[in-house]
Amino acid sequence: MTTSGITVVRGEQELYPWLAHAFAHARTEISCAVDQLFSWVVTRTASVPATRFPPGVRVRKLYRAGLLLDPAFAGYAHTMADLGAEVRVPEREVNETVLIDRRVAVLAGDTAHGPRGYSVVTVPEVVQGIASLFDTAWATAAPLALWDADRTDLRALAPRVLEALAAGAKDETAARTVGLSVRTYRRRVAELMAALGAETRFQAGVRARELGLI
Amino acid sequence: MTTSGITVVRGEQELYPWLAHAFAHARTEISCAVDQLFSWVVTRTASVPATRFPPGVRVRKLYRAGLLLDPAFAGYAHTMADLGAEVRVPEREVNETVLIDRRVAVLAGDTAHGPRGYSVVTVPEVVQGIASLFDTAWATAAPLALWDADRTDLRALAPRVLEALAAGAKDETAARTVGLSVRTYRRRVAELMAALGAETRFQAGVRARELGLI
DNA sequence: AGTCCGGTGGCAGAGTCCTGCCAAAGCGAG
DNA sequence: CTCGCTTTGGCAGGACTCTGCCACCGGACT
Repeated sequence: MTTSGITVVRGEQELYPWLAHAFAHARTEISCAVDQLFSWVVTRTASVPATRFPPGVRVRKLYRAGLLLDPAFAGYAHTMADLGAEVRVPEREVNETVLIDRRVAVLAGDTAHGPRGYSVVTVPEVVQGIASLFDTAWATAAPLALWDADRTDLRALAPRVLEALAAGAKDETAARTVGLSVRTYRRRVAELMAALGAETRFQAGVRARELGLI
Repeated sequence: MTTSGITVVRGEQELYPWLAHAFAHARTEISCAVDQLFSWVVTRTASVPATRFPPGVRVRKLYRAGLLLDPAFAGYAHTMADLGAEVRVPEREVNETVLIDRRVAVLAGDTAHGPRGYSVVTVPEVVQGIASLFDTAWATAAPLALWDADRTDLRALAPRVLEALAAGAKDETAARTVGLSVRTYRRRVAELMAALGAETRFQAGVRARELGLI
């Protein structure tokens, strides 16, 4: 791995140790956008510090809404908040991104072809551009506390609703098994779709699956 | 890895070299059930022999219908057939399975928690039971040639239909972009759902995603 | 020519899903 | 208890999806 320019890393084996080191030595800022459950699972060991983040370092986390429907991830998000991180939830989905001290940026590629590619960028202009994009996403995102204030019930029901949906059940029977009226069940589904940023149920299925909620 | 009993292997790194070796030394039979695009991508290097399978070895492949909607995979399936493998398509989805010489069975676990677990079984009774289950699945499955005889058009359209669905488009607009009438577009979606074994569009979304078609 | 046949597209009716509206029920504050 | 707020569930109407039916078209075969 070089120390300037752009380096592409394939797969996580190489990236994560390096990331852990970078996290540990950050001086002013760590900003992350997390988009998929998978990357969190892999990252957690590297990115959960034992103690609070040092006061000089601003830690910002952007967690895609759908992810917080996973109870375990929601717990993780709150742990991060407790440790001193600012956690926000963007409206739209965001590309997986890591920013450190406004000097290094890591962008994740798609997972379509083999191991995921990660571009590590140290070119100042590019990093600045990425940082600015991150900032706008950050600005329009809602603080965690605000976001999940009125979604506690949804989070409680989401797993069962998702299960029913994934089973291919009709609303009628699904509502009965979940123990809701059809009207309320559909309300939950609508909220779920909103949280997943989906406009059709097909899309919701795709999103739910790619977030690992099913 | 032991030579008898049941061994659980986590992740593919350890399994695939071993599998390749086992494939190369099979004496009478290699039977595989493939359920997910992912495992194929990882396996292909190990399991595509340069030449035809040796005549004494019966090679049976059970490929989940949805997988064949992926053009690359369909090509792979035909390559296998050309090399002398019997390829069939089951009605229902099957658990990822490998059987070698009726003496060793490999069963894949779920991918939910971290790296996928693979159980390598050499207990004769268990292997026999697994083999018998495989045989029934095999018996009810349709030969590849028969299956995709009348599905060539679907395979050609599937990517674009899936794309439209994933974009959250309504049938009206989706049909127009794909260049079909609404009626025919819905026919395609219905066929797609049948191929994916889905009863609702949500389910189809989940399946399509987990097969890596989106 | 005629006939058959697979695919297409329109139409209709049924089934399913979505959502605004409103009354009823729960629930905490005053 | 009463008020106000939130959630629930029923209802209705509309939007969307699904599918059977049938007419139409183009190609193959006799």
